[in-house]
Amino acid sequence: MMWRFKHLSIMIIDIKLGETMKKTKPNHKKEATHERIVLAASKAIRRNGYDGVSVADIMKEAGLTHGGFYAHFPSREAMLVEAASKAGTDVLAVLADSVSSVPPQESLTKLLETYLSPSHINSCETGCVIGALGSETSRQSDDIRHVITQRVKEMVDLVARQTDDWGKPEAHERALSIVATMIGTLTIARAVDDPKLADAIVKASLKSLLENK
Amino acid sequence: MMWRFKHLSIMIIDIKLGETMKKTKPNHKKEATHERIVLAASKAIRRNGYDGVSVADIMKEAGLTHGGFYAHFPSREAMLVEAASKAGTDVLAVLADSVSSVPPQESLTKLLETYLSPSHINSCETGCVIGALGSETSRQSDDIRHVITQRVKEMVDLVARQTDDWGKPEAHERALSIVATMIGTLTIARAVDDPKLADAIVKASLKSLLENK
DNA sequence: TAAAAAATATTACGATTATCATATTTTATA
DNA sequence: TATAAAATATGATAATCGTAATATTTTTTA
Repeated sequence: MMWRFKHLSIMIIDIKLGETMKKTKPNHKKEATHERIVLAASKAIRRNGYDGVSVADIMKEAGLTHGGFYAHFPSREAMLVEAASKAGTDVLAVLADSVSSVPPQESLTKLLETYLSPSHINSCETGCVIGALGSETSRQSDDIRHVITQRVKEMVDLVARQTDDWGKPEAHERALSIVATMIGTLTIARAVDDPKLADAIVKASLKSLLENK
Repeated sequence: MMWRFKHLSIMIIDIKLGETMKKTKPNHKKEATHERIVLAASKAIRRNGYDGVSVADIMKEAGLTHGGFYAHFPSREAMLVEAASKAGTDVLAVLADSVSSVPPQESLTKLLETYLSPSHINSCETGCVIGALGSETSRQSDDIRHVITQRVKEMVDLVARQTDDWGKPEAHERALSIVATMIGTLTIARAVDDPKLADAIVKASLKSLLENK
């Protein structure tokens, strides 16, 4: 019994080493395809919601047919987790990039104006994943909620770093409420059918956020 | 032109009176059933999303079988509009009621604490419809977006009425950003899987909202 | 209580979807 | 270039869902 377990264990190690080594040379195409699918999915879920896209839709958007999907992911659900995670990462990169182009004392203003710009409000599929999927996330799997939670924390940190008293506990607390206002404003501005109301909410939130330091 | 408008006005009154009178005698049961279905749907969509409930689910929740549905609504979509509208109305009534029980100078605090209470955060299906369905609403039909827009406006008015300078334009502007923060905070608090983070966001938003008058 | 009308239930259809087995094509190795 | 292996495509299955036609039950009227 013992011996058979040991033997099995050695076999598994062999297989794993074999796979790891192979990755350096070939497998190149499969990885690229995998990422293409995740990218397509990260846009699709922000445009249509977690429930609003079929496996076939996403594969078509990635230029593939639906059947090959399960060579890349164990399930639709596993792909959604990767897509949500990537969507969050990409948006944080855009925001971090925008603040890096201005002097430190203007960086919070720049960040808020970028986030609440008409361009961001109107481009759901490449925008903030929490703004696009916020209310749906509470009903998703533990895995999805977990990756979204990570991105929320990263976003709060990014905002805190742009405040005057960065490092103090107040900065973090302040950043939490700023992020809440940013996401709420984006969500409402997209939801309502009255452009004047949408505009008024954006302007009011921007003013309030910039007034209170 | 004038006359035709007056005439039209009278006709509408007539029709309304006729309907109102009929209500007292027959049609009683059907209307009650209709409302029971709408109530079930208003809870179901807040719990599972616009796309997360089938006609059969809702009918079962209302104690009926799915086939009779089309005797009450021309389509699933038409029912969603009624459900979203009712959900918004009901929540506004709860909030208006909560502020009516305290003296005017405490009413904004009371409203915010009610909205951001653990009890509201944990009871999605009876809570704020925009908090529950905010990000999904931008992808819904014009009719749904329109009723949600009405409710947003009503909520902004309700908040504005609790501020010190109610009546001045600043009050309305201030109310817009308060509502954005309220909804963003609720959305994030429900989405994340880390109770400490959820709690920290709620506390930070409450503090910020109450500090700035 | 019998007939008419209204409300609800049963059953079915066509469309969509996640998943998977198998076939074909493309790429890598010898 | 021929063969092995990897990547992708084709086609099928079972489940779910909105809708609707028809049947049954309940309520109202005479």
